[in-house]
Amino acid sequence: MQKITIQEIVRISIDLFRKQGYNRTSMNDLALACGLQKGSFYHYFNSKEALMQGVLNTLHQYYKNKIFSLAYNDDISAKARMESFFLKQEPIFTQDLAGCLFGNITLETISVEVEFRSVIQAFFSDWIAAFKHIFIADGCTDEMASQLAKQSVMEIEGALMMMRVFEDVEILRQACVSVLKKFKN
Amino acid sequence: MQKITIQEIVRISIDLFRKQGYNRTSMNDLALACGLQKGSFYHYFNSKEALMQGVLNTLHQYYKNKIFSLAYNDDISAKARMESFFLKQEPIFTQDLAGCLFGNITLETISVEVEFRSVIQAFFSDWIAAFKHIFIADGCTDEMASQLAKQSVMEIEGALMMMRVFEDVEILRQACVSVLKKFKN
Amino acid sequence: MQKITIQEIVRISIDLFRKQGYNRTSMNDLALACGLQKGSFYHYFNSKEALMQGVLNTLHQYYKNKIFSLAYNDDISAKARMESFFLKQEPIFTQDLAGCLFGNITLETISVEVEFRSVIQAFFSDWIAAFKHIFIADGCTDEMASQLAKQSVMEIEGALMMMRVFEDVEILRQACVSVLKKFKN
Amino acid sequence: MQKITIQEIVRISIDLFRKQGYNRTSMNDLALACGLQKGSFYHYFNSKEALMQGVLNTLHQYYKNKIFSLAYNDDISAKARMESFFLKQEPIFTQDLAGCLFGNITLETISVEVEFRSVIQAFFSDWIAAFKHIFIADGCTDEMASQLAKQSVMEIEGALMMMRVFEDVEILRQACVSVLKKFKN
DNA sequence: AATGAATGAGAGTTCATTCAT
DNA sequence: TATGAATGAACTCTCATTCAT
Repeated sequence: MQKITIQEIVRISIDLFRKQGYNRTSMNDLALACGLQKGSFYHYFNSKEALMQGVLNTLHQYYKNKIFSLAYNDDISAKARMESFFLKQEPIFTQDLAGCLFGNITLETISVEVEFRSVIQAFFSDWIAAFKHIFIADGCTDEMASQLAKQSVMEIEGALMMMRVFEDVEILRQACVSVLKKFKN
Repeated sequence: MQKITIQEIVRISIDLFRKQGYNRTSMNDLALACGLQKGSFYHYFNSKEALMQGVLNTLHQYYKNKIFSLAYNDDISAKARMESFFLKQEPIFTQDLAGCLFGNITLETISVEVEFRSVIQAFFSDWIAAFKHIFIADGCTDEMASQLAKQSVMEIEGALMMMRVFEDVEILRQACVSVLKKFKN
Repeated sequence: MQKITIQEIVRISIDLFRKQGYNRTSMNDLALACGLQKGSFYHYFNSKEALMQGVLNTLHQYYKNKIFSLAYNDDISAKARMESFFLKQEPIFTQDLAGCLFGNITLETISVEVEFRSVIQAFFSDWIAAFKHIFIADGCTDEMASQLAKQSVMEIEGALMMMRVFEDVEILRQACVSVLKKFKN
Repeated sequence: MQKITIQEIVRISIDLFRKQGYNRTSMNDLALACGLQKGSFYHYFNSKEALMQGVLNTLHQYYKNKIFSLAYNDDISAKARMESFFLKQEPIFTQDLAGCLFGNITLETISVEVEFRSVIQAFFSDWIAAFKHIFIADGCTDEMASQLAKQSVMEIEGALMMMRVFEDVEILRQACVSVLKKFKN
């Protein structure tokens, strides 16, 4: 009798929040997109904030397990890891030209919806840590790797913004190329 | 009997929209911050969208006149121009740790509030053009300058995001340093 | 497989309704307090109104059998009967400082939830009748006994209200003392 | 352009809350009874709780100024004062057979809506103090007057309950008569 | 008998906007 | 121009109830 699973709800919510933002997306929007009535939606998440927390946590876990983890595959070269990383990441970020949910939600909410800050920080810390690990594998010093990792994340997030502004996925791809140029080997 | 000028309203609205985002900021918030009643506010702007258009246009003009223009001061070196650019920009972006209104509004609204897209594109195009002009002055080819300009804007916008995530203005400063390293002279 | 008996549900419901009132107490509150899910609750009572009817009837019967009946124990003196009455009544009314369910529900619902009126009337009629019987046993005329009985019930209900207002069970006790002073013997 | 005054809103709210109780009366009910839309109602009171606070405070003041004050008119006899008190009070309490708002709201909310407790306590304290003053004027000791005052309030509140249960205003009148019998002169 | 999912109505509240004064 | 009142839609969320499993 269950019309939908929690996982599907989360996936649909990711899509909507990513495209429309947190405040523009109403519980009704979300419910209808899930084929549910507004009221039924509260069976799964008992507040909009709780839903968003669920969404952010789920997405964070997904990145850790499926994407950031690629950085720690010491079987292949540093650069190859970064390439596999980008390969995995690209379709997610370019879909609907909606970019990165974490990035979007950060700029929309971080000064005002304090509840999400810790997940957001954790997400970006893990992302930077993953990149740092790759750069160390490429032979960088700890200090240097740290800096390059942060720079790379920023370039990608900046590129995602420009990608959305100019509706051109090529911008993201070039940013990835640019990051790959930072490698020695 | 006029309590406030349009310019002041715009300035106050910039602050609020930058911190709280477009959808979280209500007309009431804005009116009160301007010392007006909700009703009076509509004498100055007859819709929220119109206000936002005004805000974005005004800010765009301000940047063109006061900041992007620094790029075209051919009296000083390319690098010095970039430094003066950053000097002017920093206090604006770091205030309240709220970053760049255009960046914030982009990630919040661009997929859904189409009306703002053209100003946003114009703003970023002009920014990139200004940077490109500087890099050409530094001796880059047109192609190279174009690429470096885009990269620099992206790095700065990415840095602003990280600055807000980790509540650390140093992140922005380092990004500026990093951009300055791109100069040959 | 039955998790709970109807009697237990009724007892728990009495507690909740007495403390929180009819409208503030949701079916969910009741179900959870009974260790059931909302859905399961409807196996025992198929509407909130039906539950309340059950609760009021059960409580009415309980009073008739266990408390009002004390008035008809012609083996002991009138005053002694009244004392035994109060002794039985006090712990019920003072528990959680929540007073008398019938009194509470009366003032909350009687003008608007007509369905409960007849049980409420029956309850108070029986209470007054019991007191009247005691006062007749004390030697009062029928008329006089009637009046004293009504007065006594009113004083007690009034005292329960003040007890709740000032959070002081002593108020109820004094009202009982005051009623006992009405006895000749 | 104003459709209604705050005073009228309060008066209408008193009526509705008294008859239907706090939780059964929706903001929509109240707005419509005032000839307003739900949304417009928030122009006058910005929450249901705030409205209720306003209602209770206004009513408390009204009683202090118009009714309790009668107790302090030392020009006439104590008993005459009590009679004038009852005369003023009766039409209020018997209207719609809805009794005393403070009494009703007490039994419905006091264990659960803590916000109203202090006004409720103040109201009943003032009422008792007024009665006490009358009984002292009748020649009672302080102690005795105190007790009689409390008893009288309880009897009246108890009588109001029975009045509503049996839909008979005569019950209130008899309670008043009974209170008047407590006077020596 | 128990459950968890679904529902639709309605709760309290906020919002952008309009308009008479 | 300024205001305060009014509006209706939309928002988040709760509720009593139903029903397939």
